[in-house]
Amino acid sequence: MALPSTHAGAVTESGSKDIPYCRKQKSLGLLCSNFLSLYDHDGVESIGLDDAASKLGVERRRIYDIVNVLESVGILMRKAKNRYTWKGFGAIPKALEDLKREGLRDIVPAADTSCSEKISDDEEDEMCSDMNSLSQNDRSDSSSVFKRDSRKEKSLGLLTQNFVKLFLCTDMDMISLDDAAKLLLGDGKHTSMTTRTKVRRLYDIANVLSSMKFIEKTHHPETRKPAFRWLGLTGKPDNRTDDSLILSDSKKRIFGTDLTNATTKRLRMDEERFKILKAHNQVQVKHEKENEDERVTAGKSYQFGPFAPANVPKVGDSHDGKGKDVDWESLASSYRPQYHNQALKDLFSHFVEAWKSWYSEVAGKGPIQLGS
DNA sequence: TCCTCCCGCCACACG
DNA sequence: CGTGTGGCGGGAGGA
Repeated sequence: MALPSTHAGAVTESGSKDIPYCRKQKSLGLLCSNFLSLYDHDGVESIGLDDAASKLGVERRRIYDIVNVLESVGILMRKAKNRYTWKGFGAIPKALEDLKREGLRDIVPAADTSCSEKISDDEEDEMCSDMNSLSQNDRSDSSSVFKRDSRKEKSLGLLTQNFVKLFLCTDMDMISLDDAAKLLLGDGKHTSMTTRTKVRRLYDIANVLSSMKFIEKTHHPETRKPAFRWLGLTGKPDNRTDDSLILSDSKKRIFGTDLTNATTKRLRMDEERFKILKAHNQVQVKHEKENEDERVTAGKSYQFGPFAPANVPKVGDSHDGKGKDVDWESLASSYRPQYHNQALKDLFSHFVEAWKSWYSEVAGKGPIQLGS
């Protein structure tokens, strides 16, 4: 035991002695970016964890972290031991839609029918019930009252999904990790330690999601407290002014000033409201008509936002559709070259490609193969 | 100092 | 019992 094992740097090969140690270079976010750029290519459909670990020069443990959150967002799918299937960015819209539907259903008991009885489900989070089949289903747990799935209900993947659901199903558009942790911890039966641990995990998740531009770090107005804002995908196409999922003009969303009604509306989510929300330990469900979109129309109702760099061409190459309501302007304004890292720069051009192919497919409104 | 969050020990889940 | 997974939290880097 003991054995300090001064694993100080001493990386190994690449006989470069410089770069003693830089924490930034080891971040999950960067690793995620590298992972994505490494595997998002034609022909890639199977990913081996060992392969990824060695290629990315990290320990396997870290790969698990990345893979788990990527899977929870639909980009990957576990196929077998040591093996994942690459689903690609095109799978994201569907995955998020499912999450949103799931979240709304889970949080809001019986819509707004009668029965105002709030069904505070026994334990807490216990969704993830893939009613949409998918493959083999677990042994149905009829007596799911005490779902002691132990391990799984604390997984990074589930945490990621719940975290994302907070953005998709709530009318909060800015959440601090601390609040998210408390919210996701379910009923107030948590010590400061459990919260700390949860927050640590959320940091990990946030880093990965940030690297994919699903969320962005900001500061809560007034409080100055760091928080994250969702800017992943836009929501329903025909939604009235209100829609916290839309990222249009999100960049210029500043507090203190009386902007438009829409903006003000979003900001009403103040501490007071949040306090109440926490007090009831019940998330305010986003008040949208919830038209129950039965049709899949997966990608159609979503569009990638922040992935594109400022000067990206109109995607559809020569296609140049006319009815596309892509908010390129906001995308352009939301993009900012904050990366001084060559790898990330590379990654961006890479994203654009993947994105373009995906989008053209959706825009073409042609045969969108979904599911398998 | 406080905020971030990487590292890797070691428990748990199979086969 | 060996191997693949991946919770978990100490404690070091960063602002």
